Amino acid sequence: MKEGPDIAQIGTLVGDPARANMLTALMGGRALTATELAGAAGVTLQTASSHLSKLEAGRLVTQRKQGRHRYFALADDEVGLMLEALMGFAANRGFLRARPGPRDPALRKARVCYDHLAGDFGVRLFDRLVADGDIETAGEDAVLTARGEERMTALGIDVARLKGQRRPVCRACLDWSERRSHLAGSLGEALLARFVEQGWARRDPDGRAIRFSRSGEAAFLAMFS
Amino acid sequence: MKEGPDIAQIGTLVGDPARANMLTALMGGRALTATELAGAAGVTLQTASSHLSKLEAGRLVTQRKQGRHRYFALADDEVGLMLEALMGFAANRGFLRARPGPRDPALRKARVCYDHLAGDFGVRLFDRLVADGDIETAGEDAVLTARGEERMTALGIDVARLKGQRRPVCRACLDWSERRSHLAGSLGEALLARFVEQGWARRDPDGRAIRFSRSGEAAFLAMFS
DNA sequence: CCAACGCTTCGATTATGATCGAACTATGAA
DNA sequence: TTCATAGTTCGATCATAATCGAAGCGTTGG
Repeated sequence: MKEGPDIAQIGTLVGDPARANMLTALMGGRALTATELAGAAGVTLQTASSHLSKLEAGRLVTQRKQGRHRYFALADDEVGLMLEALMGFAANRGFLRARPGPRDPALRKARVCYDHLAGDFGVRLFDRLVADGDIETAGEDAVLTARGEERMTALGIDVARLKGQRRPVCRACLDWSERRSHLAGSLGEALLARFVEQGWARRDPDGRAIRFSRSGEAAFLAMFS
Repeated sequence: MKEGPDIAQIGTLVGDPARANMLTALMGGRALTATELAGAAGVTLQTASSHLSKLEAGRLVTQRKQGRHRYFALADDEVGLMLEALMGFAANRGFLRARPGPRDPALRKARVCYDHLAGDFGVRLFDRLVADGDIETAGEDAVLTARGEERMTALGIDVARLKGQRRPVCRACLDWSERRSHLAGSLGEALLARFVEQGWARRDPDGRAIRFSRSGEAAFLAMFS
């Protein structure tokens, strides 16, 4: 009867506090068990299970069985981008969950956005790559140039492998704290993994923050700032 | 207790079908009265009034009194961008309100996104301006180059006036039907207004579609395609 | 001033869905 | 086998909020 896509269904899915908490927790990029998600949402296991089946029916999350655990994760990076966009809008309007806590500055500095680097550092990285002509942007799509391919290879990233995957290599993702783009896509994921692998940074065991070591931060800034 | 922005509140606001319908109707760019919005949402006036006050409290819409009417409109283009992003996600996932009707192709070809041109034509326009170096994009932000400023002036647009406004001149907006960017911001608005003014196109009186005249379409395509 | 109109507010009803206890299934360990 | 853990399903309860009738308020037009 009405024209256009149905945004109400997604709104409903995201609109419940328990589900929103779960989705936010899953933005940490790790696959979590139902029990962990119940804890994150502050509800019992039964309730969480009910929410998870709704999220799964709406194809916002997927589950993967492993032994007697079921690990849940965001269905794909589209979901991550959408959530980050919503967070950006919310943050911008002052819809904050509570007053910004002590962890907040760390989050704004560097955090994981589903599977790639976000926050101040994420934006710096993106800006630098664009400025150096390593990637070219056209709206939300972005492509890795020949020059960028060289640079990534020099950093120890297997570009050919990334290209073989179904998901796009480069993607611009709107950063909610910086209100500018940072790098998503399989390259975004690979870069973050590389930083961790090199010992530049490690992921906060619970939460989305990324902690750079002293030397790692210096190396990162020297290279991308 | 939890970190980050609260996406649940926005989800709740968008998640009610009646409110979603109203917001979609307001994406048409026109300010609508409470009665019109009630009709669009398929609810009574009282119910609509209740929804509108919630939307207003959430700063998604603003009202403006005029005589004994109250005109409602989206609060600003941030809201429009957010809604378009949600629609893109929804459309992409097959969350359609019904099976695409006969109006759908017209919408995909050219429609209004709050106040600027979207759909195939909107994306063509954007791509062309980028390709010609009239605007430069960096993520969601975009700037009008000196070259672009000349071109816009030649088209009869008062660029100085646009720059004087508070809202950004150029902005990339993710198009839900094309899944690429089109041009938002005050320039996007001004361009659409200019097309209408020149008689190239006119806005569907009810609905979001934009109908190009035969000659208008030819002129548009010659210039931007 | 009165009547019509546009809209909001109030109040009552109703429907939806979030929640959790309890029972059930499945996997793994002893 | 038995027990423990992880999770789902069922059912009942409960709270929220969507809905609309009726009344109230402000504006316009006669």
